[in-house]
Order: sequence, then structure tokens, then C-alpha cells
Amino acid sequence: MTTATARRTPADKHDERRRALADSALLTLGELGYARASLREIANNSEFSHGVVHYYFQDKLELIVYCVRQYKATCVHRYDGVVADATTADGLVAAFADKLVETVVDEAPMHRLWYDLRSQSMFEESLREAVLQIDQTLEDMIWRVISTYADLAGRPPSLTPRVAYGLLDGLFQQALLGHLCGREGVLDELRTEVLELMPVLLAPQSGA
Amino acid sequence: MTTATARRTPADKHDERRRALADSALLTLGELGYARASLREIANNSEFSHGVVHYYFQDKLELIVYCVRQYKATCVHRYDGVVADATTADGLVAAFADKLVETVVDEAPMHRLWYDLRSQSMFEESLREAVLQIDQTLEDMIWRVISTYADLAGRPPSLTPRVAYGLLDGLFQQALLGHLCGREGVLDELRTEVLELMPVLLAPQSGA
DNA sequence: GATTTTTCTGGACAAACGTCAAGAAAAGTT
DNA sequence: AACTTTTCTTGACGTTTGTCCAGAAAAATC
Repeated sequence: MTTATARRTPADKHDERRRALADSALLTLGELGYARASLREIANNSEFSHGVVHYYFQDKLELIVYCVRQYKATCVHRYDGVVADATTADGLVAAFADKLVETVVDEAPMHRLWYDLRSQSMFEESLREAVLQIDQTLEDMIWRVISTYADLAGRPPSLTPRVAYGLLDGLFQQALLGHLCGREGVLDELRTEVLELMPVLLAPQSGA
Repeated sequence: MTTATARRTPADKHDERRRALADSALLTLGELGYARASLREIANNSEFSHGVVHYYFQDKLELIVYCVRQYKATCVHRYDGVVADATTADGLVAAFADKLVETVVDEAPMHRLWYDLRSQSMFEESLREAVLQIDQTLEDMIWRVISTYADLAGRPPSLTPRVAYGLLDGLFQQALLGHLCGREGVLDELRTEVLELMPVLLAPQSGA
């Protein structure tokens, strides 16, 4: 039991299983949404049986919240590369816009789930704490982009982090809906919209 | 039967009943959300029995879509007064911001329902047509404000209607969530955010 | 006022839901 | 190898759901 392979404590294994179950559940949740994804459907799309859910989670809500928190962790560093690799202000904006478009395409199920849960939290109080935390993390994520952009441009941001996040989230949500509805050109629109919006988020150029 | 009081055809009465049922259903939907509002609960909060729903609507989805369309009709002229009464650019912005704040407070249930349904439409294709139509109407509504503002200020808008709506909708949604979560100061924040954002939506002042 | 048509009620149905628990299977321990 | 603990399966439970329907009640028509 003290071999090199037995490095995991039972508690670790328990957590690992929870993570695996949540990973699998996220797929079903992203496909069906919060309301229509039943525990049986979630279990059917996993390697587990439907009873095992209550072995690792107290109830459905705890599973959902755990899933969302886990998703947050993978999502919140999506634009870190954009920030790290940026050398010019315009380059950062272009890379950021591209990454946003890429996210709409590649991560559509996860993001509609996120918007679903945020809407549900307006009705279900037990979801609000997690939602507010995630929203804050996303706001921070966006602000890292904005403040780096401001540094590169040599101009301070003209809006608060909250507003900047609200604006970009609004655009993103519209684009996601349009994309899921099959509207043509919605991705290019998002890109140009972001390219036009970003300069506005900084204070007017002093020497103009 | 040809008296003055019998001016309504049977078809009219049928429509009237549908409207009354939808009005009642909207209350329950705004309280519980799309997923948790069952037809029985909707009927219980109305003057009808749960069976009558299927007399006036084919299924739950048709009722929901009808409700949302009906809500749209009452919602889309909320800012008409603001536009009509405005005499100066700054006055319009102030009145608009006040009206937005008032809407967050007074119409929170209806608006969280709207966000709920828009999120659901990302999963349920049968909701998308109605959602896109309403979104377009809301975009038009916002654009009437923006273009009037632009006229009064003597500066053209610097963004497309789609972007303007996306931005304001993002701010509004954040404020609504914050308000429902009981966060202090969120209403004043929304007001100042809008006051700061609106000038940005117009082209830079020519003579500055 | 009788008859037809429209409107509404309340119960019944199958299906799906979250939850639970008894016991099998596997893993770990001595 | 015997035993304990952990992990998982399976079936069952009580609700709740959307939908349907037989028939009552009301309205309209003649």
C-alpha cells in the first residue's frame, strides 16, 4: 500500500470520481440544458449507472453546481494565451476577437448551459452564490484582457470592469444565439463588433 | 343577437379567452420560470381548471410561445414616452436611464422570464422563431431611443443597432441579476453606467 | 322551451422524475 | 483466505408531469 502507484488517498479517488462524473454530466447538460437533463440521462451518457449519482452527490442541485464550478475552472483561463502573447494593442484586440469567435463555435454547448444556469439563478436562489462567483471570475478574466490592452495602448480604460464585462457578454450572448440559430455572418459580425468596441473602452487618445 | 352588445364574433371571444389565459399564465411563468411552471400550477393561479389549457392551446409549448408574444406587445413600447417627451440629448439619456432602472425594479419577473426563454431557445429549436422576432423588436425599440438621442445631440450613432442593443442588454441583464440577488447599489450603478455609455454610442463630437 | 354548439370540469392515464435502499461486486485490510 | 470497507447496480417508491376524455355546465340557435 506504500508503493508508488498507491499515491492516491481514498479521498482523492472520491474527488476524482466526482470530477469524472461531472465531466460526463457536463456533456449531457450542454446538450439538453438544466431543466431537461435528468439524472438518468446524465448517467446513461456516462460509464455509470443512475444510482451512483447519489453516492457522490447529495442531490441533483449539488451535482449541477459542482459541474458549473468545474466548468468555470477550465473556462476562466481561455484568454490567458491571448494576453500573454500580445505585443501590440491592435494585435491583442485581433487575437481576442478571434478567440471569442472561436469560442462561440467550439464551446457553444457549454456557454448556452452557462446562460441557462444564470437565468435559472434568477428563479432559484440556491444557484445564485455559484453563479455570482463565476460571473465575478469571468469579469476578472475580461478585465485582464482590457487592462493589458490599456497598457499596450498607453491609454487607461474608460469604463469599470463590471461595465466592460457586461458589454462584451451582451455581444457574445447575441452572437451565440445567432450562431445556434444558424444565422449567416454572425461570426464575422462579432469579430468586427469587438474590433470596433475595444478602442471605445479606453480613454480618448490624448494627442489627437 | 344583432344587438350592440353582441359585437364580438365567437372567434373574437376565443381569442379573448386565450389572451386572458396567457395573461394569467405570465404571472406564474414570471414567478417560477419556464421549466418549473406546470400547466396545473398555471391553471391554479388562474380562474380556469387545468383541463381548459388544452382547449385553447394545442400543448404547453404553444401556450408559452403565445404568452411570450403577448408579453412582447406590452413591453416593446415601454420607452416610447421617453422618446416622445425628450427635448434635449442629456434629458433623454437621463429619462432613459431612469426608465431602465424602473424596469429592473417593477418588471423583474417578466424580464427574468424573457431571459429564461431566450436561453431555452438555445436548446429548443421550436422557441427560436419567436425569440428571434422578439429580440428584433427589442433591438428596434432600443434603436428608436438611440437614433432620437443622436438627432437631439446632432451626432450620428457610431454603432449598429445590433451592437447598441447587445451592449445595453448586457448591462441590463447584469443589473437584473444583481437586483434579484439583493446586491446593494446595483440600481444606481446601472443608472450611471448608462449615463456614461450613451455618449460613447455616438460619433465623437466634431468641434471639440 | 327544445336542441345544438360551445365551453369548461375533474378525474384518469402513462411516462418521467428525484430519491432511496438492499444487496452484489470490487477493493482494501489484516 | 477471511473479513471489512468502499463502490456500484438494480429495482422500487411516491410525485409530478403533459395529455386526454367523458360528461357536466353554459351559451347560442332555432
